[in-house]
Amino acid sequence: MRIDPTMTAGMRVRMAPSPTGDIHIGNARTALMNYLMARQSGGTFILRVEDTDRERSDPQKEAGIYDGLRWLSLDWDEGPNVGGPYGPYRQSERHDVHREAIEALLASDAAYYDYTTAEERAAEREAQIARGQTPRYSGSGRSLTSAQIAERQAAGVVPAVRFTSGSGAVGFEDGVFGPLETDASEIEDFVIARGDGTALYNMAVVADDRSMAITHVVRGADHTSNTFRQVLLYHALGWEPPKFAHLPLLLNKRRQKLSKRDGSQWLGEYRAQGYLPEAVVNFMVFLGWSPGDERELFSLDELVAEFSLRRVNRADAVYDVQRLDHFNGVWLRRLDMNALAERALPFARDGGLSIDESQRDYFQQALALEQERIGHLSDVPDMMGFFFDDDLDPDVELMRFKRHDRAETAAALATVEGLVRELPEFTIGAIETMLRGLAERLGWKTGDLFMPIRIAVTGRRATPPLFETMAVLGRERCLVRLRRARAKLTE
RNA sequence: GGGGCAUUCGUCUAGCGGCCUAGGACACCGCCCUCUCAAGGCGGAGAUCGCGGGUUCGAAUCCCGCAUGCCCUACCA
Repeated sequence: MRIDPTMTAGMRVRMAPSPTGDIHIGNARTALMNYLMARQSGGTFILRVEDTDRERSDPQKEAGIYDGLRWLSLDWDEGPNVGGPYGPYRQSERHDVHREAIEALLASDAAYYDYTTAEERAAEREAQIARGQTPRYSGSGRSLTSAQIAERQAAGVVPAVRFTSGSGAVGFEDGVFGPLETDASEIEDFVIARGDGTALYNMAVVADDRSMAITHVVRGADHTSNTFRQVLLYHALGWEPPKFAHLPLLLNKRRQKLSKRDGSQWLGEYRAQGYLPEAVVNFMVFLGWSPGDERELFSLDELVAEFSLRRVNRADAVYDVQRLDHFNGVWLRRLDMNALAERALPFARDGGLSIDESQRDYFQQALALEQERIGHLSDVPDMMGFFFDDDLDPDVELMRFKRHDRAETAAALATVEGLVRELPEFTIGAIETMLRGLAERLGWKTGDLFMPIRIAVTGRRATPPLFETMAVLGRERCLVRLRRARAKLTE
């Protein structure tokens, strides 16, 4: 039976990232789906920082995780920074919980101290390979005599603790993949505690999920094999395992697990590149899930209502940035002007546009013209620069002079300048009437007249519609720019 | 090597025995709209449903084998 979220009120789910300073897109997608399940069941979304690998962990870096989650609006109910009844929420602070489980396993003989040395294990491994066998820990540490053990203790060997995996069917019902099973004899006796007494991943996760009363473990499919080990641990401890569900992995275009070489994959980078969290959420959820009909646009709230593990795909998904770009464009166009301005302003300023409060309204009018053209918020400074550049120095060669030469063009611009100066009302409609009228009097195709004006006034060939753009720029800016362009043409 | 899982247009996916001469979306191409660029509309191309066997009146859908890919196989997580 698959997990049916609607039937399981109050589920406790968790996201358990390593504190790497930022969230990987794959983890973000896992977090999203956990969040959706918690919210739709009226349950609890827990954040537990898995920092037991001291080499790679840095408590300072937790902030990056919080930032990323907050950016996506994935608020958590319990975690290192907000506390909760099942703390602590940092794995490194849960040593006692881990230790208790390890001792229980040792006491019941389900686990044993392994006094073999790394050299011995390496030698055993090589011997197996030499014999053409598959290298695998044989459990040799289990059969050491007490004399041998005493000798090693004297020699200063610190033992790890290994779990006796035994044999027999081990399995679980996966919320996405259905029933999964293997034989415990396929699993070697794995280490659950280091020589220094600290727990390793599989042990820590089991002890933590249990003690935090996690009801549903939803994580990446790279953990399905680990789940067998964990189920073994639950059984040996006499605990009922939680429900498990594994999500298909995210692959790059070469069908490999996403890595640093594949470009942006950290949430912070998406944010910096001007992606909207709404778009990232919408994109991520479709990596593995679909509603079953042809709808494609979903907000977080809509997903809370619609998402179901039952509709999650089993095949790994190849990440395609073009699709993300598409969603970004759609969500950018859906934003109302105030919201868009709020999001775009920081990018505009970071990109060098000096926009003070008095220009806020002007910025918003200009932005309205650009809205349907923005692909990423980071494009804003470049595409809107001409609105704020009072020393705009257009490259008149962009005018190209296909049908009318430089002199003719200069003359036309002079006429435009005069008309602009005398126009009673500098409005879109008035500008259009004026310019279309001029094109007709001149006998020019509208495009042939409008493009030089566009270049003069904006410095670029691709802009929002000319009349609107001129109206927003205002009469004075247009006059100055028209004059400057004409001067450049005649110099 | 062993174990686990997967395999529908380039990509994300719909499909859960007949509605499929396989649907949608992105990307691509063309046309329309048009002052440029977009957006939008319309249309096109693109999948013998990994391959081979079965089961069945009928299979993308069920079964078996093979191939390929991915994950696990650390005193990493």
